[in-house]
Formats: sequence, C-alpha cells, structure tokens
Amino acid sequence: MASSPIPPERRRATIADVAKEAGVSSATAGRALGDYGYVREEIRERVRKAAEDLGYRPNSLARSMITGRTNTIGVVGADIANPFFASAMRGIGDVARRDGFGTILTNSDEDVALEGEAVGLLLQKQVDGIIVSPASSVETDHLAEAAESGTPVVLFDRDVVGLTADAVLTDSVGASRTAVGHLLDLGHRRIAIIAELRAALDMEWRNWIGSAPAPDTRMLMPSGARLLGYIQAHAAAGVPVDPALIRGTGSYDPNAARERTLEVLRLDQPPTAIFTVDNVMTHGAYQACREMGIRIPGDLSFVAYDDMEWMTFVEPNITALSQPVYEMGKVAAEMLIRRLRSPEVEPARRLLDTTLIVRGSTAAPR
Amino acid sequence: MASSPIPPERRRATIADVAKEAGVSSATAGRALGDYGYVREEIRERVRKAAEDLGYRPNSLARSMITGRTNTIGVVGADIANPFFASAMRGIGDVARRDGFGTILTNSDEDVALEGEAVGLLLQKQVDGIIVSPASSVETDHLAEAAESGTPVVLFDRDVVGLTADAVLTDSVGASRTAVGHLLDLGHRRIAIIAELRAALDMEWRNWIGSAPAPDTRMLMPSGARLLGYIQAHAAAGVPVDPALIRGTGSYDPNAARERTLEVLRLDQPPTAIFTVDNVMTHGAYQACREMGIRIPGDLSFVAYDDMEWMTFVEPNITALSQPVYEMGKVAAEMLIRRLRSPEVEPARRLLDTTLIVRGSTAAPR
DNA sequence: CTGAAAGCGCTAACAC
DNA sequence: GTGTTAGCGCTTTCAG
Repeated sequence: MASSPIPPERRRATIADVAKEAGVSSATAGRALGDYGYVREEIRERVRKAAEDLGYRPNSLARSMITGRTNTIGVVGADIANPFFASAMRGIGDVARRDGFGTILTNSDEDVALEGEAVGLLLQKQVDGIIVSPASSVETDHLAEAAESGTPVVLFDRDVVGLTADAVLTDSVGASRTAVGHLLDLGHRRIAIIAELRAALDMEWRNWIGSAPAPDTRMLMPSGARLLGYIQAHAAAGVPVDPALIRGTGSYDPNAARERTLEVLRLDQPPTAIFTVDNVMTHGAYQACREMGIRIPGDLSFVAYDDMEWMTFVEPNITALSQPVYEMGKVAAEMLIRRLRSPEVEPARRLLDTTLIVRGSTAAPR
Repeated sequence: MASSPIPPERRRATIADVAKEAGVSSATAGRALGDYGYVREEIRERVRKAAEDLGYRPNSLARSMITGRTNTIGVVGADIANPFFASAMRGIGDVARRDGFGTILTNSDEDVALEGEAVGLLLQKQVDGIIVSPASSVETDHLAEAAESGTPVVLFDRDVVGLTADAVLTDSVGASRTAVGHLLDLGHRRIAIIAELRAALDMEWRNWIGSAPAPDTRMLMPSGARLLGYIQAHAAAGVPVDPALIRGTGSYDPNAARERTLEVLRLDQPPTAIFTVDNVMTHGAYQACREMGIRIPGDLSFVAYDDMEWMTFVEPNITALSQPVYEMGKVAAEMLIRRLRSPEVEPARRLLDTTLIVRGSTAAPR
C-alpha cells in the first residue's frame, strides 16, 4: 500500500471514506460511529480504527438535516458586556454543554427590530430552541412565530403578554417593594428612583400613582416593574410619591443615569435616599454621587438593584438587592432542554428568589 | 373532525413548496430567493410573494451543506462571566453580526481538555473559523489540527508556539514593565505581584531572576508574561527581586488571590506596593487589603492590570493598566473574516496598545 | 433566463 | 447484524 504519513487531505474524510477503509457499508459505519442501531463489536472497532486513521469528524450539519435537531440553542440577550447577561450566559452555557448542546449568542441592544432579526437568524440555523430576554413585552410576534413553528422559546428575566412560553423570572415588583420598603422603614420620605423606563413611559406610569388600578405585571419590563414596586411601597407606607423624584433615562446608558441623578440631587428639595433599579443605573448614579461629593449614608442612603462585587469594595458597602443571575441562566437552559425532550408538558413560569442585602449605605435620614 | 386551534407543528415550508406555489421550478425559486444566478424580475417578485405567503424560512443547514460555509464563527474563551471575555465577546459579536456571521460561544475554564472538546464540537458544526484564547501555550495540537484541516484559527490575547495563525495580542511584558516601572520610579523597592502563574510554575520562573536568558515570550501565558515584565523592570532599575513577594494562585480564583495577598501582607518585611496582573487577581487582592484595613496608598500602593469601572468608585481611585478589550474582540473577528475571504494572506500578529492610567492608589512609599 | 437532475454527508427504512 | 436505497432542503451543473 502506498504509504503517505499524513496526507494533507484537502477534503475532510466522510463516512463513506471510513466505510471503504473499514470494508463495510456506509450504513454500518454510521451505526458504529453514531451509536445507533446494531453493530458487531468487532466491526465497531474496525470502523473506529478506520475513522481514527482518516481523522474522521462527523459532519453535524448532515446529521441535523436528517434528525431535525441541531443540538444547539440560541440565546438573545440585550448586551453580553453587561455583567447581568454575562453571568446568565455562563449559566446557560454550563447547562447546555453538560447536556450536549452548543449555544449561539446574539445581542439585541434592547432593539425589537434587531431582536427579530436575531430570532430569524437562529431559526434559519435551525436551533432547537431559543432563550430570549425580550426587548419589548408587547411586540413579540417574532417570538410567537418561532414558538408556533415548533422552536420552543424560554423567556429570560422578562415576561410578555399573550405568549404562552416557559419563563424564568424574578418578582421585580415585590423585590423593589422590599428594597424601597427598607428605606421607608428607616424613615425616608423623599426617595429618588433612577430607572430606564422606556416602555413605561409609553404606558404613562404617572397614572399608577394614586388610585388607578395597577397595570398588568406581565406588561412591564423590569424597570417599569421596579417603579411599580416603588410606588406600591409608598402606598403601603402611606407616603405620597413625588413625581419629581422619579427619573427615567430612556435607555440603558450609565451616563444618562448619571445626568438624571445629578438633576435629582440638585433639586431644591433633594431626596434623602436613592434607589437604582439595575446595574447600569447604579453605575451612573454612583458616579454622580461621587462627583457631587455626596456622603453616603450621611447625606443620602443608597440602594441598588443587582449586587456587584465592587459593592463591598467601596466605603460604605452598598445595600443591594441580589438576584441569582447565574442560577437563572441555568434554570432557563434546563427548562428549554426539558421542553425539547418532552414538548407536551405545560409551560411554566419559574420565579427565583431575590434577597435584600443590607449594608452600610442605608441609614435613617438626618 | 377534531379542530386543532393551533396546528402544533406544521412542517416548515421548503423551497419546493414555494416553487409549486409560484408555479416555477425549485431551482428558479432558489435563485430568486437566494440572490444567485439569473431570474426575471417578474418571476422573482412572484416567488418572493409565494415565500411570504407560506412563511418560508431558508434552511441554512441545507445551504451550508452545499456551499461549505456556515457563516458562523466559533469562540472559545476561558469564562464569559469574566468581564474581560464578556467585553471581547461583545466586540466579536458586533463585527460578526455586521458581516453576516453568527457566533457560537463556549467556555474552556482554562482547561486544555475542555478546550479540545470545544474545538471538536465547533469543527463538527462546521464553523467557518475559530477565535480562541488558548488555555495553554504549548498543548495546541487541536488548534493546529483545526487550522490544517481548513478551519482558520485566530488567537486571542494569548500567543502559542509552533502555530502560524493570526493573533490579537497586547504586549503584556512591556505593559507590565511600565506598570511596575511606575512603582519603582516612585521609590518602591518591595513590590508584591499576585498572578495566576499555573503555566509559569511548570517553567520554573525562578530561573528568570538573575542572569538566565529570558524565556521565549510566545511560550508565556499572560500571567507569566506579566511576571517577566515585573522582573525586567526590576532588573532595569537595578532593584533585586525578592521571590517571597511573588505569589502564584495556580488558578483564576479570586479567593486564592485574596489568600496569597493576605500572606504577603503579613510578611515580616511586607511590601510597600502590590501589582495584580488581571481583574480576578485584583478582585481578591483588593478584598484582602480591605480586610486588613490597609490604607492605600499610605500603607501600600496598588496597581492593577486591567481597568474596571469600579476603580473610580473606590477611594482612592486605582491606578490601572488599561487594555482595549472590546477593540481586541473586534479586531479578532475582523482578522478572521478577512482570512475567510482571502485565505492566502500571510498570518499576522496584531499588537494593540495598552495605557497606564495613573490614579490615586500609587504614591511614594513612606 | 429557466428546468431537470445530481448530489452535499448523513441516517432511517427496508430488505436480506 | 449488515447492506441497499431513499431522501433531508438546498445549490449547482448542464441542457434547452
């Protein structure tokens, strides 16, 4: 036999090559390599050897064409550079890998159109399922379409109306009530809140203050839900809400958060406490406080939604509402994979617990 | 007949369905939809209409089987939850999307075996190319194999020996020399360094101190390279290196960094400055300093490799060596895509600039 | 310009 | 157990 040590094989070896090398049919070679059907042990070994020799790598594309499964899950997050999504992605990736799935990652930047494109791309690539943190609670046609066409969708961190799908959520309204309640309990009566509120603005959140019925929680994005919790906490404590203390950035931009915070701190009647509803808002607001030389908690108590490592690095440590983000990612992936295995089970909404970690940044107002 | 409100899983429309609907052959339908070959405008419209009506979605798997391209790039990073990789991933994702590529993300956790598996998975999925931050500078057979079998590899943040591939790097040795030089210039003579050093330990870095020839930079992982810079800076300043001040964690574990830092701070002759070589080490070391009530820069000057947002939140702000991480990700993706378009160009090593940002955490020793 | 037919690499029926 | 034969959905010759 003509020996060529390692032929710079341009074309990758296919199962047919392996079959020929092993002297069996391609079907048998497939069975031996793919662990399906029956193959005599002796032959299995021979095929394996041949595959090894030829440096054979199965082509999952071809396999997927037949089986209809790609063993890939698609993830649409807002921004992987945000630690919240980064942790979640790690949770998703760990579970996915454990169960033999790959993960395709896309960023939506909170843009419904981009999200729609991303979902379309994932569908074309025939992902088995999609985990998405929707950019909108109402414009969700693309998600419904995916779900209906047989690609299950798991909602991450954000619920939507009119779509029956698995979801991994936290009780943002309740958590926010807890966080703001903590400040009210301490005696604060003027509490600022810095939030994105893009969607809530459309919903005229001003109506929530007072006697109007509470909006459907499922229609609210996290920032809106946390504002609702803020309002509910005030109502429960019988403390009136001053709309001047509610500041929306309109986007997840730390600098906008910084500016809104500067504005509110410069009010004639400034707040005695501030509540930031996610890590981006916290970033900007904390920066603003530093710029203005605000003393915490002397001048201002500070509560952040979303705990970050650095919150124990600063003096005083920051009181934070901690979410199990990595766990949320894991659960999302587990729910999706469970659904892939048994499509008929009822869609579920998993609510994970949050914790208020009281640290030094909150104290009674002076 | 039993009415099913939402047909659970109607078969997705194929190009044949569209062709029949439009009254043309599937070849023509393909040409109309896929923007290749010639189609009369009138027909193209008719086909598009039919596709629209049927909710047709091209199956990229089938397309890829023929074209041999998946428009997907694989990324193997150590840990997406680490802000360094998260930012890089964002850069990669942005460029990839712009150029019509999807991204499959996997974590290696600095484990060569896991990395090998990940690369194997990506190869099976027929990714067009791979961006990898190798877990080892020497065990790189799987990378060489990928490259040789026609899947280009771009090295991210870490060079390797014996593999000709595109690479996006920073000059870790030089940057470290700058950072440590800054401390030496301030008059520090006992500077601790906290680094991972798992690979460097194998290389017996103790030999680098003194007159031994410098090791080949390409063999060094970032933590080793930064230690080398530390040693070189000392040599240039004529300051002897005390091995007791060099602490390796052996893994990217903030708690290990915390412990190594506590140890070094409790030395009979403690350091007057500390240099942490990446954000994980910084995290643990800073924590240790807080625990021990160390005053910065009074008791200890602090320099961190890798700038983080919170470094301007703490008092004093931390002097940091800043890397253009997002940019590095973008460049990596650009290099890969360029190679996919023109495979014959010479592999290049792109070195991006780093900057030392001097802040309040460094001062002359007392 | 359009259609018929031949596959891409693999698995799933079906024979033997 | 194993081989033969169809395809999966699409692009690509190659005629016409």
